[in-house]
Amino acid sequence: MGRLPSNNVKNGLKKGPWTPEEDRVLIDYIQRHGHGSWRALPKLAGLNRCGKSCRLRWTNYLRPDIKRGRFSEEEEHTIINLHAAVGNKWSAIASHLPGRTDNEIKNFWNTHLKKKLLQMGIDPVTHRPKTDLNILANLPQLLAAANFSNLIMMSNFHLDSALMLPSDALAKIQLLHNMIKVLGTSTTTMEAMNFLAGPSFRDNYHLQENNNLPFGATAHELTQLQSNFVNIEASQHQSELSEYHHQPLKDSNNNNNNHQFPSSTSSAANIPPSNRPAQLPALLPASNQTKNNKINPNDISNPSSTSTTFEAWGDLVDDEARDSFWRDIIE
DNA sequence: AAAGTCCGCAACCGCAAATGA
DNA sequence: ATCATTTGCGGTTGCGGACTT
Repeated sequence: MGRLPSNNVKNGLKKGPWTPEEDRVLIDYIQRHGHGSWRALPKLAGLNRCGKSCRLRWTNYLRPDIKRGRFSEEEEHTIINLHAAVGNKWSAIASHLPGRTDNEIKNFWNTHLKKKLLQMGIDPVTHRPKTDLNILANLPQLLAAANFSNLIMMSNFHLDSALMLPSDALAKIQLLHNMIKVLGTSTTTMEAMNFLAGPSFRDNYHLQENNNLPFGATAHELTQLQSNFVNIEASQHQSELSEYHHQPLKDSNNNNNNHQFPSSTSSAANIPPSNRPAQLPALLPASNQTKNNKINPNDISNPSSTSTTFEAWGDLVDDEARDSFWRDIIE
């Protein structure tokens, strides 16, 4: 199984890595004559390869419209959403990413995205939160942390940038949030706020003004978060009402949503809110997880912050109806 | 510096679907 | 309608470079 050693020759046909010369011959031939029958091509072009090998080399590597280089965040989001909707249909996914091949997407999924989702506590197969029973041992502390992460989520901050979170703490909170969802713990935002405002949380962490919280936040920041929360929630409420009445939100940045589906974007506005795809979360590139920058807690204008990592993922995994949206796009 | 390990990617294989005779 | 051939797809593997010990 798999690729045979380079320069292997079977039935007189060469296998293994292509040489620049072979590439040149293949490109020349296709540019002149088109590929026609792949089976006949190698003989006509003078290549000692099977047709299948030529087709693969052309479609995955030599085609002039192939986009090389790293996947953008938009592309990542698209892949994840489409994968959630259709599974390992790499060619279907590739058809929505111009210049990307199914093979490239498959590789990218297997080497990057799968791991990324796992790190976030999301099952890459089902796209649902994974449960890790080991974590239940520390449930009390975790619940406290959950309240804290909930607060941040509801406060429209990017978790990774709102506070100086060490990457492992962030990963734990992410996992925790997913777990809370699975367990069905219904901690409302206000409950979280009350919890944070109450003595138990602060006592629990021996919190003094300006002492660091376990997550790197200070009591002062916490207080700020609390005071901002009411305004934020009020503005959210207003946004929801606005959306309910199908009025475009004033925030022009809302258009800056990172998904591009030529066939569907034009009609997206006509899709009822409940059937729209979840706004995609930032996937917290590892390089960003340890970033030392804090954002201004008063700044809620950042469009991407309208849906935080967990909230968006939660929406994404909770609402199966949304899968149909992506499926529709593909089909 | 050398050896061992890890990781990403190109390319292979087998099977299924599509197409043509 | 059936069979043979071709094409396309998804899963898997080996190579080689990067990284670690």
